[in-house]
Amino acid sequence: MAKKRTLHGFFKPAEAKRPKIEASKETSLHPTYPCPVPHLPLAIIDALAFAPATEGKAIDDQPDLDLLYFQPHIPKAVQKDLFNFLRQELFFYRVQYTIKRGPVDTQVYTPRFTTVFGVDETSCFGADGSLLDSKTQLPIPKDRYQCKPRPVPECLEVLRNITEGTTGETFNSCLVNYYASGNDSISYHSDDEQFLGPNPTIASFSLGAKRDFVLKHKPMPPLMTDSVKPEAKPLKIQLASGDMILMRGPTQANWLHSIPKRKGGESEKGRINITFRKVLVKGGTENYYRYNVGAGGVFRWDGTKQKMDPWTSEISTAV
DNA sequence: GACTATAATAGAA
DNA sequence: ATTCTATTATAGT
Repeated sequence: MAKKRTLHGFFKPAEAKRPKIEASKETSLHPTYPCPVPHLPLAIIDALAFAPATEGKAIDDQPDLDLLYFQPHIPKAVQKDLFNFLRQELFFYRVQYTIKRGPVDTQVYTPRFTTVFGVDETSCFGADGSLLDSKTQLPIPKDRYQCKPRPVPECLEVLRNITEGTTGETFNSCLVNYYASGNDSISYHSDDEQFLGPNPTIASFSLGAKRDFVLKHKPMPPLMTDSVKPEAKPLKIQLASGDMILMRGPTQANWLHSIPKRKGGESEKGRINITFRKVLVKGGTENYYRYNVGAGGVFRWDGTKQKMDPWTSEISTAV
């Protein structure tokens, strides 16, 4: 029955209801996944055909800096649905490890949720999901990896293909971070590992809450005089849902970046970050799986509690 | 502008 | 690629 229009309701424009997203019955499955990952709903795939939503804008007006900023890249119409889908359907880890702080070993609880997919250029996944040597296309030696590389699930594969299209680059690796609140962060670092090669291109998507992304030049050698030294000012970019920032060229070799802890406002809500990279050698695969999957338990989003919760397969299979 | 509370930043371990 | 502490910046009154 049609809803009665009150006088007030007549003048107020009808609420633009977002059509309900029809879940796909298809899933990505793999022995290394703790659970199946549903395929991206068709409505989301259709809307993603309009990506990039804007042209990338170059940010290269500082020494050794080469960014391309899509503000946004993901069309507005699907930002929320894509965020909700990925938070709901992906599985995450809260990796623990130890570092030496001065003389003492301290236990670190990575201040964000992480997960990783993909494998370096030396290997690839066959049609049956098994690992093959990239050159020979034959099964890899059993001892090539200590970790268990996971194929990129279809839902992220869609994004990867779009990203390759808009950047002209190729990627074989996908890292996903979930910052549950302003208390989650990543401190200053560069993605300058050897296993990415000398001038790696990294595509980084933001979904959900706005967070500050800050960059600063690495300390310069005190050789040149101030008069010759080009100045590099710290840079702060407020990343919003759907934004994509492409970092390329000399950026990683010369700049540090971080997502600092923040209080109040939107930072208290969840944010997903998805990065695509090209990992060249086996060592990179081992590194990423160690620091983004680790050995601990699985976390999944609990829509009722509105938080990430420890998860075991019994939870979903319990009668 | 001063005073206070809270947030952001920088340095050390 | 973290956390603690000290210092500095910012916002509110």
